[in-house]
Amino acid sequence: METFIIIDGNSLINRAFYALPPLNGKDGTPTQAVYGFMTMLIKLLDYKPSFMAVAFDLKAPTFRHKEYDLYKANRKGMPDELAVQLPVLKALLTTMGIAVVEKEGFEADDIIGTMASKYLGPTFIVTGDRDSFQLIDDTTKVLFTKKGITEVLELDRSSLSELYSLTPDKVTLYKALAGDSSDNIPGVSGIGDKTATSLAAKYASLDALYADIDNIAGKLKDKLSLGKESAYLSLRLATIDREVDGLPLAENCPLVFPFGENVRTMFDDLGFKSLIRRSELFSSQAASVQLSECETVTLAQFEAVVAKAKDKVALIIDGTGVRLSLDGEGFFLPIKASLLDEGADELEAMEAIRPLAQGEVMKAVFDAKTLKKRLARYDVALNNYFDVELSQYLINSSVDHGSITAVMSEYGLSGGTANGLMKLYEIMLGKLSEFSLDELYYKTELPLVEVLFDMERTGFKVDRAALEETSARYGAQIELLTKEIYVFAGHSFNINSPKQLASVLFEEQRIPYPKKSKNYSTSAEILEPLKCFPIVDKVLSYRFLTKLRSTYLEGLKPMLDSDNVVHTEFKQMLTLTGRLSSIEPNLQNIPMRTEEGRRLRRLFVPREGNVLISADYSQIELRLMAHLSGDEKMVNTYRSGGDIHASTAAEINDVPLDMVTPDMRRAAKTVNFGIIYGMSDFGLSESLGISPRQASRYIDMYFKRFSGVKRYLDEAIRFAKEHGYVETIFNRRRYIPELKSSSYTQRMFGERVAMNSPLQGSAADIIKRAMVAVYDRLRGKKSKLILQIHDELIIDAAEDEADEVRDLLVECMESAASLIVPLKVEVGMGKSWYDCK
DNA sequence: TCAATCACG
DNA sequence: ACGTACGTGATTGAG
Repeated sequence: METFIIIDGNSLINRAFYALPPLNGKDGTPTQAVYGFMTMLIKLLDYKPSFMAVAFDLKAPTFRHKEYDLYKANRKGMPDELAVQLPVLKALLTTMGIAVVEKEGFEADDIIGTMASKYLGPTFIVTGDRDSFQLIDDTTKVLFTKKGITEVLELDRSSLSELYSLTPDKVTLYKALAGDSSDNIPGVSGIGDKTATSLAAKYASLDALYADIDNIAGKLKDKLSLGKESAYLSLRLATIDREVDGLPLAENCPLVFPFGENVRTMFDDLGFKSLIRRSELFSSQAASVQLSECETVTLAQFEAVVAKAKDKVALIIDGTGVRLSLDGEGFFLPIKASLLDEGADELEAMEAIRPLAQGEVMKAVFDAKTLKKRLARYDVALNNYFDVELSQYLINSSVDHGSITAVMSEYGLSGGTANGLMKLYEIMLGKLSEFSLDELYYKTELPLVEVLFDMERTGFKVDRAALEETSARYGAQIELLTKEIYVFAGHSFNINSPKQLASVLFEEQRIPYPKKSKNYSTSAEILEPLKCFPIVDKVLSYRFLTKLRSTYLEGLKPMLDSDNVVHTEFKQMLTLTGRLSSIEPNLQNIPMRTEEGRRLRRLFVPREGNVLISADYSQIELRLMAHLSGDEKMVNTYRSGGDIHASTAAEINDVPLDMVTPDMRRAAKTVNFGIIYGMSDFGLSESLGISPRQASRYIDMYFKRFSGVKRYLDEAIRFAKEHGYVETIFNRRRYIPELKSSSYTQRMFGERVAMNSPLQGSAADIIKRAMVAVYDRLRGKKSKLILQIHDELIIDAAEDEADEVRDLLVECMESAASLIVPLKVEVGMGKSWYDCK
């Protein structure tokens, strides 16, 4: 007989929603409930159903007002994140060809009751609602969802009586008496599970029970008499209607499986990667990559394969060996880890690769910079490559691109390494042009791989002796401070522990905590105003010195190579905005803002006979704001070489330019930062130390005077809300799913991101273009680009090239983009980084 | 592993 | 009524 499965849609989507952590689809809408529902549904396919339907509640609205319905829905406990997923689920089911059944005025239960009763073959009801137990009969079973979404309990007559001591026809009687708080069925007050079960066993119906009421003993009789009305109400509520008119027959709800290509597409949009990977679910085989065809080869065979490569290959080298995809075929050359292993020696393998790596054949690779480093150990270069990971980062910086498998699943593919990588390469070519990212990729990001590789390899020279000396000096000072702090405290403790420090300062020493009693913070922001307490002053000095010593002196020491050079690693595919990041060590946060800290830059020196040249963009993000917004005042200021902070001060204080005081200019500078960050009155008030009210007045005045800026920022948010992303002047995208969040805080964050990312990202695009240009111009010279700090480039320049290199550096940076305002670069040279001012 | 803190643009 | 400026990384203590 053919099996029919009918699902309680509301019950299941609820379960799924609460069982899973939040997930989001491509456009940011929450999807975890739909995902959980699908996982469940796919599990049900094990029952090999011929017919399937999903029933939903559709109650008649009590009031006409929409607000009231929403209020009701919320009170019922359906959060917005879940509510928005209901239509998504229904649309998906429809696409899958699964019947969605609903009828105004009826609950899913009634639809299920009717359809299950009418279908005479084997039937499974899937729900988390116990009411459904009354529908169990010889052909109908309930699949009761337990905790989570994966476990179901299969209930038929016998297991129902075993577990609940009930027969299906007594379920309503039981509920009439015991009630069900989760379903708002009151039952009879004072009667619980035990009593209800025994009464349900004894009586055929509620009528029979009340007919026999006089034969029931004392207290129970009173309870039953008192609760009679409630019992009958409960009975009505618990009884499922099996006579709903106008519903489809199960036979008219055939399940078509496997699913079609359009279902795969919908899964893709919803971000259901793990489901897309399950190729057995889909009828089309087109998207699965043949990867079984990977032949393990000997060194000699591998060399023969390499010799055949003409047009393009995909190349992967990892710890286990070398993988190659060529003309749809996969080859694997194992590299032996020990002398006993099978396979080639690593050196031999690299030699075998050399002609391919250095030759004209296009190599699709994954993370080219890492591969270049690996090859470089054997003095093998890599030319003519396409970095699949890098292209995926440009297409969407916020999804996982850390492995070939991760990227493959992003495109609904599963399977093999080298052949899979080749497939991805072809996909990426299309995607780059689809997103207009060809120029950014081919002219900037891809060439930058080589630039960064060279910068990392070159490194930054450190004055080791001075480092040791400074560290020792700091050590002595720290020791002294530690002792003094212990004396003030009256005992020793771990000053580095915020917890211990807070207890010493705010409890033992009774230093008044300046904020409304929350968790104690010992941040500089809090401690700074308390410097009049000597112990606090000492603690601040201690913090400052230990920070510098442990991070920039002791932390740096073990990273020096035998020539006292540090080789930072630049992460090119990490940030959401397009900036680089620098790690191990981070050379992008060497102290600058305080003179004491800045002196550490004396430790960073040029190589023998060289000089350092540093050039930084002046206010590049504000200039980009002028460019992108076209704001008349801003553009004029930059075109005429004016002082933007002073002119901002004049505007927001409504005074002539020559009446602007240094304080006014300082405040205006902060306001300008605020503009770049997507300011809030709160944020501005915090950083200016004024009231949010006053800050809000500044902001209003700013937007009044710089109305072009206001217009632009509003438009950025509008665009982001419409398209789900923002982009830079070179089309780099950042998706902003936070804009669709149900959380106000998250949405506001999304808006700030929409305002900030085009600025920060465009600045990143521009300096990257400058780096590629500079690297190009330095070819054949001794001078080397060694560091980028977001808006600054540092070159370790040969003395005899210094002036020429300085000029070309400035020229490359200033011409890296043509904006409607000039790009200005400030440059300095010196015998240490500190001296480049 | 996470939070707190603080270094940079 | 609530939580709030953008993007990063390293060190430390505590679970």
